[in-house]
Parts: sequence; structure tokens; C-alpha cells
Amino acid sequence: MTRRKASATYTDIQRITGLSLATISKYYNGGNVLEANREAIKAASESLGFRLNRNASALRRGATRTIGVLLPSLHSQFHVSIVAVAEQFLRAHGYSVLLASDEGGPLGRSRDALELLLGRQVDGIITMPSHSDVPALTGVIESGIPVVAIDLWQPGLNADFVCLDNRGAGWLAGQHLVDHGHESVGVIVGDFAISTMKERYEGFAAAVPAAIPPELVQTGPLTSEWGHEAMNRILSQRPRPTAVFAANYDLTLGAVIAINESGLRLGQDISLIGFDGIELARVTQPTLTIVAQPVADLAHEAARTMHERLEGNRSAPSEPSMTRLAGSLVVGGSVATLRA
Amino acid sequence: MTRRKASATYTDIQRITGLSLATISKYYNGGNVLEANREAIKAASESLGFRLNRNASALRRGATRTIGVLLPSLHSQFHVSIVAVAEQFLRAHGYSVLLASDEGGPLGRSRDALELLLGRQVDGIITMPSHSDVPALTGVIESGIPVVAIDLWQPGLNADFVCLDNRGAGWLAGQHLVDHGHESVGVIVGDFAISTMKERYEGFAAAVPAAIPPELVQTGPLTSEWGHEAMNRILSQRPRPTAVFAANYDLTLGAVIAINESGLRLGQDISLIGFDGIELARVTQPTLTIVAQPVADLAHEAARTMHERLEGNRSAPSEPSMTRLAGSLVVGGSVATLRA
DNA sequence: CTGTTAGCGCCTTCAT
DNA sequence: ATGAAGGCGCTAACAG
Repeated sequence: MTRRKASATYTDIQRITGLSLATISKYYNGGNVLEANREAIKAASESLGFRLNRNASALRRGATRTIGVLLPSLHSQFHVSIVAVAEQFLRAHGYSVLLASDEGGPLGRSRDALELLLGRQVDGIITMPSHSDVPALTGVIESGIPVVAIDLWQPGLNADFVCLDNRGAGWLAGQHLVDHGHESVGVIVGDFAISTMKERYEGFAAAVPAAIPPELVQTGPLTSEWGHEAMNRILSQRPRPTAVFAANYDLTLGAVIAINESGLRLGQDISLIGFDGIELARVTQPTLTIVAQPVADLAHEAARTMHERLEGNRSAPSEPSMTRLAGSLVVGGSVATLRA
Repeated sequence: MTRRKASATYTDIQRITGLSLATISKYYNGGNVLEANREAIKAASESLGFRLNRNASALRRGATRTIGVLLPSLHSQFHVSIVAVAEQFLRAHGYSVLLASDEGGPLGRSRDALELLLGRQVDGIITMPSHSDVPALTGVIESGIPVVAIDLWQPGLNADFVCLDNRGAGWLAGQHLVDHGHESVGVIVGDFAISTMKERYEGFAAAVPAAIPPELVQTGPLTSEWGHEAMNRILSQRPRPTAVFAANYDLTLGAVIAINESGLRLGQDISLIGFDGIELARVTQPTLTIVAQPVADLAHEAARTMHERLEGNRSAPSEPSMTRLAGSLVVGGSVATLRA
């Protein structure tokens, strides 16, 4: 019967030191306390193994110093890095991270996750919003709880926003292919209803002089299965394009596998420029040329934005901010140089 | 001046319905309430946008229904999947996950992270303990807060424990090489002070008939850099072993890169059996044969164990449990079949 | 089935 | 610089 040992409270310290609760509270919250009393409190606290109950102080203060991070999934490295970096930044500033994902639930189940965070009285929410989240998140913002959205732009959502310069990233990929003499190019991309996919495609297309024929633009779900299938479709075209751009990590993964299976030589018979997956890019042969997203910077920026909303000048509500970070090209050996 | 809009409380519902706080509380906690009153409360609650303040009820009840997850890092897929799966399971059972990692801090900084979790009054802690965490975690356990350790065995830690059958996993790798006729084999592994590394090596060695000469056992830090360096060292041996086992994901990553750079053909000139990294294994050419850890099962088991400790039969404290899950061989094309 | 009462542990006026 | 008192929002006896 290992009952939880009741932890020490101010009252216990009071019993030892004879000081009032108010003084003890001041000690813990940076108020003025006589040196002698400070030491008495410190000694008592240590002998008791006292630990401030942050839940109780949160109740009293009306602020938990906890940030909710709400993500659709935690199985991609991208999503997860966001949590990792945000947690690190926020903890350094005295905040905790409460996690909620939608994993496995039916669509729209993120309301549950959101309810959980709100019920726990988080002071703010960092999220990758889906379209269906917009109404609920709008309510949250209106109730005065700041929301920082990452990655996906959702029209109508009045939140601070941090994202990749997707158009620029797509353009980098297109320009790299053009620079290497590629004229007939294919694209494997997600549904254009997803803001990132539309923008990456637009940027890519803007860099390529000739219009890309529809049969070389394969849109579908953001899965490696689709990347695989889409690459097979592109490879079966005649004439075959000389290069392909895969606009997301999973699509890239599937595309590489399809090329390997096809017997074509990557970077010789077919060029590929991928997206994200810096580790994946190092183990293919030849190594993969990719556009890399500054994931850590994105997450850091989101956490910083949240922190500023919470501790910045409260009298100036200011407009929602919008931060765009640039992607970068990581050159491997998967893009051949063509000569005219 | 967007002050946080005060959220509705029981008192507001009371004002509308005329019912007492106790009745309203019962409504939210599954007590007996007259149907008419249930409806009145429901209606009032909805019109107010009421949401139960779980922090306040936690304070009152002495239980937060929050589990702390304490990890040394969140940048590996392994660690992260643990969070993902545990969160999913625990949320389904009414628990939240509070995250804390040690990222970037000096060694022993996990005390901060642990303090943060305890200050937030978590009901339990799931962790991958480092050696230096043992004293602090022991204190936690003694105070009656259950701890479930994953992956790393730390002597002296009296917690429930969930891990891979590392010896068996190593054995699988060794046996696979033996089955394919390999007699001279190398191993890239981490420091034997790490329980998983020692056990994987022992299992591997047990499956291989001949003793493995010391120059073919490369121990070092668990990084891709070391995997790379270690593979280069092994490849420079004369005679060269015909196969190598890399005992962890990062080591495998580095080993693959080294082989690619060496000009040797994977699965022909040199065989490799890796560890984890199911995605990585699919994009190499040929695909990689690996021993895969059932990460999701491990995390699920840890979460289940925690849940049982918290809600199981409290009168039977029972001994710490120990759960070992088997790894599995994922056969790719990186192990050549040798004939005598 | 419902209401009254008394806190959980802490912070914050307001006196002193 | 310190103390006394009240209450954050909720739950758990205990009466009725």
C-alpha cells in the first residue's frame, strides 16, 4: 500500500520557521525577505524536500506557464522536431509543453485534443492546423489564448504564422534543374488544397521556362506509397522526362524506391531532386540532392513568437505576425548535368 | 488589450440553474443527477461555453491525470515514436502527456527536467533513464510516484522496465550471417557500459561460432560519424571480414555511407546487417537487411504498464515488472550468400 | 437526489 | 519586511 507520500507545503515550512505563508511565498517569488529568514526558509525547505506545487500557483494566478502543442501526427520526423525544439526553448523560459496529437482518430478528432489542452488551461497553443480546426482555433484566439500556427496556412485563421518560404523552396528546385540543362521535368506533389504543396509547385513551375504538361504533374496523398506509384507513372511516360522533383519527404522516399526498383541509374538515367530527409539523402547512391527545410529554425521561431505574445508588451495586441524562412539546397549527386 | 476572457465556472452555471455546486460537480463526475437537472446543466454549460478546469480539480483531488515523459533527446526517431505512441494510449485513457527532454544541457541536467515534471505534479513518469538519473528517480519512486523505464537498464533502479530483448536481437543478426555462410565478421557497436550495446553484442557473438578478433569489434560513441569511421577501419583490415553488424541506427547510417564511399558493392563485396531505421533500409541499394525494434509495441507496453500501476489494484504494490519484446529480422539484399 | 461546508496549495491585497 | 485573511475552481464528506 504505497500511498503517495504527501509532499511538503508552505504550511510545513511555516511550522518550522514560524514565518507567515506570505513571507514564504515572497521568498519563492522574488520578493523582499530578510537574509536571516531566507536562510531559515531555505534550510526548512531542503530538510522537507519541499517542491513548489505549480498547479496550485497556476490556479491562483490564472496562468499555468504551460504551452500546448497540437499536431496531427507524431510519426514524421518533421512534426517531432517541432516538438523537440519548441520544448527546449520553452523550458529554458520557464514553460512546460503539454502534448496532444490526433493520431489515429477520425478526422476532426482534433477537437478532443484541443479540448484536452484547453481543459488543462494552457497559456498558449502551437499547432499545425488542419482546415477543420479553423473554427475551434478561432474561438480559442478570441478567448484571448494566443495561437501560433506552423507550416500550413489556413485561410481565415487569425493566428501568428511561421512557415517555410515554400514558393522559394520550389523555385530553388526548379532553378537547380534548369541550371543543369533539364528541360523536360516531372513533379510529384500533394493535393493543391494543401497550401505548402500548391506553393512549392508554383515556385517550381515559375523557375522552369516551358509549361509542364499535366501528365508530368502527379498529385496525390502525401505518402511514400503515392510517391512510389507517381514515380512509376512518370517513368513510364515516353518520352521520359530527364528529371523529377518530389515535393515532400514521404513522396521523395517513395520516388527513390521506385527508381531503385526500375533499374534506372539515379543521377544518370533519371535525375531526382527531393524534399527534406537529410539522412535519407546521405544513404542513397549517389547521394540525393534535396531542398531542405530549416525545421529547427521554424520550431524555434514558433516558440519565440509564442513567448513574445505571452510576455511581450501586452498593451499592444498588434497584428498577427507572419514569418517565412528560406529553404536551402543540399547538393548531392542525383541531378545529372545535361549538355545540349 | 486583449485580456484573457474569464472562462465560465460552476458558479456561472449555478447562477443560471439555481443548482448547488455539488450537484453540478456530480453531473461532471458521473454522479446521480435528476434528468431534468442534467438537462438544465447541459444547457447552461453550452450557452456559457463552460469547460471544466482540470487544474483546479487536480488540486482538489491530488491527482493531475498527467504523465511526464522524460527523455534525453527528441531528435531520434526512436525516442520520438515513444512519445507518439504513449501519448496516444494515455490520452485514450484520460491522461495527458507532459514532455521534458534534456536536449543540449550539460550532463545531469535532467534533474531540471525532472524537477519541472514533479513541480507540475505528474502522476507518473515514463523515462529512458541515464545512469546519473538513478538517485533522483529512486527518490521519486519512494515518494510513491510510479516510474516506468524504457530501453536502458540501469542497475539499482527499482522501476518497472520495458525493453527490447537485446541479446535475442543480436543473436538474430549473428545467426542470419552464419546462415549465409559468413565466418569472418565485424561489429560496430557502442560502449559496453550501455546495457543495450553490451547485450546486443553478446547475443551476436553467441551466434557466431568463432571468436571475433578484437580488431573487428569497433566500439565508440553512438553517432553516424563513429559508424562511418568504424566501418572504414573494418574495411581496411586484411583479410577483410565478409560481413559487418552495426548495432544501432546511427551506427548503421554511418556504416552505409562509408560503404558507399568505399566503392565496394553492398551485399556483394561486403555484407551489412543494420539495426533499426526501417525507412533508411528501403532506400539503399540494395535494400538493407536489419534487425528492427518494435518501437510502437515498446512504447505501448510502457504506457500500459504505467496505466496499470495507476489504476490497477492499489492494494497490491507488487514487484517491479520487466517486459522484454523480441526484435525481428527485416530481410533486404545487403547480406550475400557465401558458398564454401 | 441535493445542498452546505470545508478545504486542496498557493498568491495577493491590505494592514502593520 | 512581515502577517492576516480571502479566494482561485473544484470536490468530498456529511446532512437533509
